[in-house]
Amino acid sequence: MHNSVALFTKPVSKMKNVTIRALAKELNLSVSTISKALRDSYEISEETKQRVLAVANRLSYTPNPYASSLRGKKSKNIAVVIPEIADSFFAIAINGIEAVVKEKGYHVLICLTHESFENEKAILREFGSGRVDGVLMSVSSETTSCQHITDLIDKEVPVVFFDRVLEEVDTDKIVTNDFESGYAATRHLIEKGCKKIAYLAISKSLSISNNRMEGYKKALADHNIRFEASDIVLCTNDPAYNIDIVKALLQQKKRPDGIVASVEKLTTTVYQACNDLQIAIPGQLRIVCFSNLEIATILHPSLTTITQPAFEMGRSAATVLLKALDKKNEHLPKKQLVIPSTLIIRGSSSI
Amino acid sequence: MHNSVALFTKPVSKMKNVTIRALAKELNLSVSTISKALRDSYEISEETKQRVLAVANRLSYTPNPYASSLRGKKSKNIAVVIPEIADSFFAIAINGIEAVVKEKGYHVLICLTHESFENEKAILREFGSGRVDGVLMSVSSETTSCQHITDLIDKEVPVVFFDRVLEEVDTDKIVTNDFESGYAATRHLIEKGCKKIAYLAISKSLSISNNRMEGYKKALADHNIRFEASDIVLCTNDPAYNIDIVKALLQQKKRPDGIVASVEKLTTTVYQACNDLQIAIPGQLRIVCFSNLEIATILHPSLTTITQPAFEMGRSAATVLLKALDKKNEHLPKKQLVIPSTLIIRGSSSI
DNA sequence: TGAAAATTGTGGAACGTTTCCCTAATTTCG
DNA sequence: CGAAATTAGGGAAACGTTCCACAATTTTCA
Repeated sequence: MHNSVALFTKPVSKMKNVTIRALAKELNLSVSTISKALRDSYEISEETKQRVLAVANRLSYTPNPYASSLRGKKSKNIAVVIPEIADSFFAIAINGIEAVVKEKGYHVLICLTHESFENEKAILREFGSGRVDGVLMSVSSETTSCQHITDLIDKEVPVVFFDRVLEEVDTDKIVTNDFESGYAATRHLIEKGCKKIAYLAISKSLSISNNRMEGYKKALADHNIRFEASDIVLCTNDPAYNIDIVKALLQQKKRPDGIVASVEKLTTTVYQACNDLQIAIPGQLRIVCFSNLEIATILHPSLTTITQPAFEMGRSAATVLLKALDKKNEHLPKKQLVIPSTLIIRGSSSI
Repeated sequence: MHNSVALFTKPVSKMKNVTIRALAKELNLSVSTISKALRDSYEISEETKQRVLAVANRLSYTPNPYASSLRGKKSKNIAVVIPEIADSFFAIAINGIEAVVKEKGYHVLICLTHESFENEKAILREFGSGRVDGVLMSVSSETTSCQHITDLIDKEVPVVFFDRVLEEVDTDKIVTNDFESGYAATRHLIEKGCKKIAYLAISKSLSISNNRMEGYKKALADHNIRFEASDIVLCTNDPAYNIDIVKALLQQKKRPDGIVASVEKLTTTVYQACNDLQIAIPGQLRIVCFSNLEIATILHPSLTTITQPAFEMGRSAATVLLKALDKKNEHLPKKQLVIPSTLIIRGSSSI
């Protein structure tokens, strides 16, 4: 069973479960020696290491991840908990995350909350027992409390927020400059002559939505434009409903001449509404949208965007998490990292 | 340690590792009884089950997934191996997959090949040792051989293809009607009066690209239009390069009056090229693109698409995989499921 | 009434690694 | 030269769960 004759009669590909024990028998060494050799321990001679490695390769040994995890309390999995995946920002952020973690041999578990607080809680609860070593997350639009998150952190599972954070949780956060971006978008519209600017929000509680809105308000104030509560429009998860809301907004007697849309998915809504209502962009309405859509350039008119550094945010978040996993012993101070977004001016806001 | 006094002095949230053994001590029952009670075994009385459940809840016990996996050879993880994630088709397909598998308590591991064959091999190799129970995959554009996949299947890890398949592997496949869609797209352009139609491909080997192309060729033949090899343009992964290729195509003396673009990411390229070259769509060039972009409707002109049933394909693939995992004993016959795409006619091809 | 069957539970061996603690042989060095 | 240190490796106990093989009690029913 463990010599070359057996190998000959039984094709390698059909051999189930090449374990450390199998290698040990093959080499006439002890299990612990094999284990140490594979982990490059100083207790094993160079020669033995080579022999072990050779046989391991020949039998295409791959360590059983569950045995390792059970023993070592390390799963080599990290979770990415996000509201949805069909959104450029998150898709690109995942690319950034993946680039970093696969370097270190970690795997990425994707968990979708679909903007539901209940889902989010259920997902995190499951992570209490070691399925993942750490969590990267952007909270759902319904999330206002943080018990479920602090519970997880208490169980020594590090959590790093990116983009949508919960201020009150003391952990690492990677965000973009939402306030400044909201300000920049609004100021840009004002400079282009807008007198009445609407802000499309998607949540009353979300940090990003509120920070962007505060920037918007500040820009109005700084330019002596009176803020009107009715210019803040709360959109939903339902595109069909959103389009009705936006149309209603644009059909008021005194309708806005500028719009700041706080998330990518509102792009279609706004353009569609303008199309339906025959409103000219930017002639009658100027638009800036927070968006990472590559396709912004070929919209008609091309879309002025606040483009978030999605890839870098994902990469940074992953880097910070891996660092936390590394030296878990010494609890380093938590910090917030801000990576700035860029205002890219295109046709929807100017000429 | 195991009575209520201890609980009182030591807050629950700080208690590390609530194991089955801890529950056993707390309840004065054996470990195996607890295990069976939690799994709702018929060998345990209703009353005992209730008691166990109550304590498990109170101590917020969550089973250690690694112990279960090690013992039971089941990880409750499935892998989704895809070329990229910043693509509507894959993003939506993941939604479909997730909807199905989370129902059954499985988790989704996302693995990106970035269209590289080497990456794909490395990823599948790792799965040989049980990290995942099954694999859902769409092969990279470089993949032409299947050894790495059959190796995995030989190790009893079921693999289900979706969208981009390898015909020669005997396993379940979920595809869309690529040939017919290519045919329909091309026929539509012909009916609109196109005389010279170009086909933009992204791989010489990919099943989807070739099947769509065969449909294109057949449509030409059926309508007595001579096929010219120079009308097939092979695009790459590099957008900047692609735009040069497409521009070159459109600057020929005898330039095409129709384009069938075989994948979503070529949309931007084509529109951009037309924009730069001042070519009117659909006046001078009619376009059909294989795409799931929600934003197709607000392009200018709106984009005629072949829209794939991304969500359904993901859902079906996951369903088939879970079925294979269920009754792994009896090897059921492998089949191919075809879910049709839809031609949605919009402004880029008509009027 | 008494043996078989059902009910409800217990003990302990796996699963494959890792690591703490040994041992035996060899080397070092005062 | 002899004690200590170094080198190379082995034994066995975890990690937390599941499940097979029993055991003790109660019920069934011919």
